[in-house]
Amino acid sequence: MGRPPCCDNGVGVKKGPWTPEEDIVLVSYIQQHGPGNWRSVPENTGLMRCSKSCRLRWTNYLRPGIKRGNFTPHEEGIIIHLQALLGNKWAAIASYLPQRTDNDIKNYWNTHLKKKVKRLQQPADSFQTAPTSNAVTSPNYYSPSSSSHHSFQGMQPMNSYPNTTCTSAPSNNETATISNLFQTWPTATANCKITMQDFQEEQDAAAASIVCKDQTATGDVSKSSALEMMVTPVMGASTATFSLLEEWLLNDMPGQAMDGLMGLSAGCCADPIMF
DNA sequence: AAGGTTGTCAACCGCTAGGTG
DNA sequence: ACACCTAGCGGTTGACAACCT
Repeated sequence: MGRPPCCDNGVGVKKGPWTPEEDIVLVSYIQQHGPGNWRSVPENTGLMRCSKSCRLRWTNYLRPGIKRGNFTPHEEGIIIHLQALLGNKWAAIASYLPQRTDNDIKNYWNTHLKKKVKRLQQPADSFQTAPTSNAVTSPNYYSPSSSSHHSFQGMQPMNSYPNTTCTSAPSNNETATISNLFQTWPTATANCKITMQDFQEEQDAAAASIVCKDQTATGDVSKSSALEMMVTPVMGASTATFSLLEEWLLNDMPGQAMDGLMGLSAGCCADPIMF
């Protein structure tokens, strides 16, 4: 037998919007015990919520350091660019915007950016026959260089950010109360998920070998393929691989950075441990 | 002013990988 | 080795607000 069943399908489990009281109970508990072991949260707090709901509420709303409200052009640029590179890997994208949650980014993409990108691509599509499945390869792809080049300055993965702080003003008394509860909270970063690393780890050696095969077969590598190479899973390699990604994103001359990537990818095929 | 439409976003649902007993 | 659970992810839904007619 495995573990005892969780509360997820239990009777009397409350659903729907969280009340300020529930938020305070949850925050108080996590402040004392730290995030994690979500199963014990409803049991120990008396919250009539399932553990999953508690975790979600924490990660998407109550976690310290979360920035709410309008996205800056800087953040928009990062999201658009990374979405084109990574696809709908919201957690991976969120790792580059430590103050934003994956849910927030996903919502913002679906409600704002998707249309925005579509609009920007539309005029070109009318006379372009190139496939649009990989927007990066399209010369008409929304480019940070044309709208907000330096919006990418300073972009780096979350785990290299300094401690995050809550920059948004409390929207109401509840938020202020919860913020006060966290005045002694050590660091926000320590409690964030290192999802980019997770994403890297997801890409196993098989994926890398497929990409390398593609490369040798076609002699050409798209940016998305290059990204797959970059995310070859070698623990401790994330710094090197994503420094290149960042350089690539930061530069308006992808070809130059790509040269470096090509070199690395060749190395990765020959000996993945190299990077 | 009232009703309808559209936009926003918090929360839920379903699935998967990895962990545990 | 197996069955089951947890944590995490991406997609979807539904309530509410803002806007339009």
